[in-house]
Amino acid sequence: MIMVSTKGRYALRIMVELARNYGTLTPLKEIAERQGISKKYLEIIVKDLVNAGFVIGHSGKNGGYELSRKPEDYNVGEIVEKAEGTLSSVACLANKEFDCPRKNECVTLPLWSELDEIVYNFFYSKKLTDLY
Amino acid sequence: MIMVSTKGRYALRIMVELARNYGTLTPLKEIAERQGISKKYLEIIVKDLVNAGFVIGHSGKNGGYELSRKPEDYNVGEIVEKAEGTLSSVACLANKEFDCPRKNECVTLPLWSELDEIVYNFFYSKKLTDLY
DNA sequence: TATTTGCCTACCATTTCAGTAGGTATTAAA
DNA sequence: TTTAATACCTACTGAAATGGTAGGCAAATA
Repeated sequence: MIMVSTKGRYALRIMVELARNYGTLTPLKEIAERQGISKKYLEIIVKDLVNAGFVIGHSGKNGGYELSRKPEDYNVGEIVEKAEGTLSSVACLANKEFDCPRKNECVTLPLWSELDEIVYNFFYSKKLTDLY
Repeated sequence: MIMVSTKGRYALRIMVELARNYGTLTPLKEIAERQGISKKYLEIIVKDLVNAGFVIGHSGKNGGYELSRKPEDYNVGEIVEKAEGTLSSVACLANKEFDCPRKNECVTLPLWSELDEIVYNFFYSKKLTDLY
């Protein structure tokens, strides 16, 4: 029952790299080499981080990425949630607009709700700077 | 980041049905109708439960499935773990024999270990009979 | 102007997910 | 002894997610 894919995991590792280099621009090539991940694949992941407003990219020579906030102002939960799409652990709860017709009789739904809350609180109780 | 698929979810619902009918045999057809799930698909899932020794199947007319233990002796964790294959939430920790070469430098590994423990404890702290 | 960087579109192989289909074996009831 | 209901078995399948590659364009600086 894997829930955190490479997207969420690599996103966090990118963010930690940028946090450590806070104040300077870090090219993706550098992160890719240090983390042993293909640069092409990291491009896909960092795109989400740019769209979310977490990081800012600067093209051109001596360009690279930087955090848009101070490192201590990031929450692990928001990063994982953006990268993964949702923090929910079952399909029934993942998209809020889905209204399961069996929700009133389902004996397991309370279990999933409780799990979701625990997982959510776990991620949102951690700051990016707690990781390093 | 869905982690519990239909296998784990339906497995629990099957087990609750059998727990409620404890002392009698319940044919899969009945469970399928009551739960609104295809019988053919349930066959696949109940097979795992049979292999795990959780339930016993009886062929023939008036046959069906029954729990192999008393309802209160089942743990939610063991059921979900069998049905899903693992309770681990990241690939790095899912199969114990996999030894990640970056484990010593990985800044996120402690996070996944901690999450795994929380999820594990959550599931194993619940009994089947807590669900109904 | 050349080089380095981000950014964009498209493609792809593999695995997992969520089933379906069709049959055989077993057992109890009629 | 037949018939009906049940479990059990193998195989197949379409769709989506996963985990990437490939190739090029745009921007910015040395």
